[in-house]
Amino acid sequence: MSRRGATEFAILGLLTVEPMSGYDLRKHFQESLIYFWNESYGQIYPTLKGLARQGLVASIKAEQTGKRDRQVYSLTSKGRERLREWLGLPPQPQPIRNEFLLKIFLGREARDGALGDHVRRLQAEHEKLLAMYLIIGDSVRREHAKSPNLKYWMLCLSHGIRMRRAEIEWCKEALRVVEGSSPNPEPQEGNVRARVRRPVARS
Amino acid sequence: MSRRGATEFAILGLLTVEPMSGYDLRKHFQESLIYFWNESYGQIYPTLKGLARQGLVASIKAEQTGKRDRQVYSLTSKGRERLREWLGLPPQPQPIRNEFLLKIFLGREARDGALGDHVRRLQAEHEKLLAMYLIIGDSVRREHAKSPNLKYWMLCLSHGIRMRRAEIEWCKEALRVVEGSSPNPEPQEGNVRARVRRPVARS
DNA sequence: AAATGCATGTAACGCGTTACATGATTTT
DNA sequence: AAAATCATGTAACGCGTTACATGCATTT
Repeated sequence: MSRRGATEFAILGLLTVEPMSGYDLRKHFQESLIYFWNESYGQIYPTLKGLARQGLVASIKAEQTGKRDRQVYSLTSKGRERLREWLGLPPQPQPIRNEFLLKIFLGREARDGALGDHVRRLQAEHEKLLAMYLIIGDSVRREHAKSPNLKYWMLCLSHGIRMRRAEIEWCKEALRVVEGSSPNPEPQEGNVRARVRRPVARS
Repeated sequence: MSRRGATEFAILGLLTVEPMSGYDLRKHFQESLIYFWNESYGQIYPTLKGLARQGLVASIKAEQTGKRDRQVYSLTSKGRERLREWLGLPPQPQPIRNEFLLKIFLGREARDGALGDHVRRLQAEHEKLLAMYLIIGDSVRREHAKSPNLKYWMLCLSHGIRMRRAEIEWCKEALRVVEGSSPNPEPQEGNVRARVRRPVARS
């Protein structure tokens, strides 16, 4: 068993929703899971073959009138069982690498204004995502109102929303700090300290 | 230029603080940057050689009485210039992969109680980290009170603190949802909706 | 005497992305 | 006629971790 074979479980997992082709899987990753997961074709197609060889998924050659044939895969009961086992294991913490924070950490070496630009760009990005999540939330709630998946999917969205909001608040703080009156001065007037020790939000 | 050669810049960056050996670099990553960056020996040593070959760092064979010789590397002005250029480029968004959220997303397939265990474990983890960051914050503020790096380093910590707090709040929400009275029921009584649409915190 | 820490490195492996190859069908 | 979309796949490459190899010095 490979130490981080999460790819195969991501695929098995998506196939619990409905039988799909590799192409469909890719779309689902890009359109729905992109906030916390993604897979490329280079991963998906070989992995599907491997899963089929192990009997965890079954492939059906779906012949379509006119169009090229699709290879549609569906989860087998063995596959579902395998997935269930994996879901019971404590999630592995993902390796953390944040290029943005690395640049902040080294901010002292940056040219004047560079950090501010980065922060503003990041904040705009997070605000765009936040707006998107809220809209997606509404449509998911409507379209899957009766789905037993709903509460879990909404939890994922809620996570995204909370993270975006926290990031936006941090961006505001960061802007105050990197564009503060002082170009590279003594520590701010209690600013940083207060920020760090008090509860984060209150809108 | 490689598309994500952030490793070399992480190393150049740490060498702005002071000249270091590969061994020292590793320790710094593990002890200070671990929240947002890490490198293994397998990356550090070869990269250092590469950087030296390009004239971006200079190696000094520090002969020590008794102990084995250390290869200490220091940043050259060319290296500092290269770093500065990189700091000016917009940070690349890191590929997002969150095994935890993947399991939540597929929660419907999980055995009863599994998700709750995961969430509680995660919350405890985040609470431990939060406490740690607060302590580290105090000591950094004291020990580097006059360093021009202080404000940038505190910003990184502040980011960590905000993320930990947001994660903890989300964990509380998640526990309510996954351990709600209903085993796999109709959507909760407005619970999820309210959560998602209101401001996140109020402690 | 054994274990731990300092210190430097290499080799093998796995995961994942990117780019490439192919080709049909549908839309503009 | 060209461009976009559907659809499946492979090959090359890069990044990063893990495990291994070595050896001295210090602590237990």
